[in-house]
Amino acid sequence: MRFSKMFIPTLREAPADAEAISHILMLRAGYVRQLAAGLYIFLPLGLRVLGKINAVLKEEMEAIGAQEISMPILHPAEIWQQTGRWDIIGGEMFRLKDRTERDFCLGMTHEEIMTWLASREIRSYRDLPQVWYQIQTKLRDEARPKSGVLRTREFTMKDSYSFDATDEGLEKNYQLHAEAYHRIFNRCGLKFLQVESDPGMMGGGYSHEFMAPSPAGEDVVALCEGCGYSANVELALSTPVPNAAVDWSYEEVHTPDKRTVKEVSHFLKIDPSYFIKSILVMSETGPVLALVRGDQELHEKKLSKVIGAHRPAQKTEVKEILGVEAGFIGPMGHTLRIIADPCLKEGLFLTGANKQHYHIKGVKADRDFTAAWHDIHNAKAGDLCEKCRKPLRAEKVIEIGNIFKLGTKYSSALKAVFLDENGQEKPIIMGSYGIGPARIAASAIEQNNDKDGIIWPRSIAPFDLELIPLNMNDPKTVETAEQLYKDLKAAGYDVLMDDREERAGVKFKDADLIGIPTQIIVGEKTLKEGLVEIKDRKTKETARVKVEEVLEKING
RNA sequence: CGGGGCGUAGCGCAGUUUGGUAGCGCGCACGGUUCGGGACCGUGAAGUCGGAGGUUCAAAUCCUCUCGCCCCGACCA
Repeated sequence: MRFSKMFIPTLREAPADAEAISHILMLRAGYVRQLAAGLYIFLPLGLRVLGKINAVLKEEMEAIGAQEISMPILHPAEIWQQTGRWDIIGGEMFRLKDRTERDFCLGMTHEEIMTWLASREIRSYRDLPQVWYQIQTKLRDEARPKSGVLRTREFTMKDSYSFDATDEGLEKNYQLHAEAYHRIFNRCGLKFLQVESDPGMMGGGYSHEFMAPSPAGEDVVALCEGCGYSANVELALSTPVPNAAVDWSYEEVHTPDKRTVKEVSHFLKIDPSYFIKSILVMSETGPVLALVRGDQELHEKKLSKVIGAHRPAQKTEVKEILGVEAGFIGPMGHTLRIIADPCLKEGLFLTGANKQHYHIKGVKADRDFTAAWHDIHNAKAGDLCEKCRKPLRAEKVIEIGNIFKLGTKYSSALKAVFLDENGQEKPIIMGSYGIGPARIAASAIEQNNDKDGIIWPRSIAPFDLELIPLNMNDPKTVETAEQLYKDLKAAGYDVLMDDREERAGVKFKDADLIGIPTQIIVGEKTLKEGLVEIKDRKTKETARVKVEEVLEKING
């Protein structure tokens, strides 16, 4: 491809409303343009990158026996109503009516439609297993689109679905996908982690996420260097570092107007890790008191798993229910439901006295209060691994893929059943598996860039080589570049030749910004010695080679 | 949905406090000189100041409403 013929609108300055590095660089290097919040146009370079990624996805999916199909993105409401998600999912689903007022939605994922197809076509265990996939547009009315192409309202996803007769079959397809995902992300040049995750709305019981470490990430994972345990902090188990034992007797302490852990801690000169933080929340079945250690934070999602949907109590509710102002609450002497974090089980603590302006020192679990014990604190760096007791590390990550064991949630709802060897009717056992190509591209940029621009991993770069004739007015330069262009293309390389009538500096700057991994520089002076330069975008190392040896050098 | 910020030429911004002829840099067009890390000189085109309403002799500037975009949080197949 000739640069002069390709639409590559590079920008000298970054648009003001871009923050994430990948977002800034994709805009500056002419890969994407924004249409509206969460809606992006992929320009020629950007589309080439997606094409490369999709090619890897297809190869690896075919390699595990998945078959490509294509599903509509406009879905009749009935199917979503049958699985219940029409009502469960809120504003995130785009809904519309056709001219006869029939309800439709735009597909945010395709479990329903895939299962519908299976329900119509699969009859016997002999038809199983099946693995179907597509690379298809999804639409979600995101509450907050952000970070360029990392969180958008319209995006493509490689989604595959496995259909099995047995749990063993599902396990096999799940593992095959996990392995394929490892190959895919490795081939795309990403650093990534596989972590345990929360299945959330997908239902089913078991899932993993694939995460690319990056400061632009929205998720946080907890990692153990010791045993390799890794999980999304939404469900990561951890033990806060135990504090040294103290020898307190049960006594009331006067703490005038000291309400927060910080205030009381400062006032009494006692570390927050000796505090019990009591948080009143309102669940659907009534008020619940949640207890975490003073230096820990309550994790709403973990608590939800125990008590269901809930919200923090208002100040007036605290007063009404506990008879004391927030800030002086303690777990002693209440009859309401108490959920406590296990790190409070051992040792003596300080907590509110249920009396204005007083706290109590020397509170002991099971003696002074009773509670149901559940891990409800937010796992954080420095906590100890639940499995091996080594300190955990926390890392910000971009979710680039996920795999779910769905079980029979969708097949049961949509009556996707088969007859087994004994003529018994059974629901198909399903799994679903997603990867976001645009997130792979953005993650690759997040992980591979420098002050000059993008440094693409070879496998997903828009071109293999950028050929840069510096002076288009020098006939020898042009002649040499044209010959190299022909030869390299004939050898199977994707080559971008910067044939523009631009100064050398402009071409260098644009080449670095665009980030094609290898540059071949044809300069007037070096050419007089029969040489051109081959420059590595990442290391900036330059090798001078004879013109006739370029192909050999590139191949090597 | 809550909190914060920002909408002025294609991009980056100044001008708004204190109302009085709409500016700068980059980019773009043309001419010339340059030509290995975003050249220089000259000339020029380009803006409903996000939109609507109001106050005023006069509004980018003050008031009201509204739309959009970004960030933090909530939410998130």
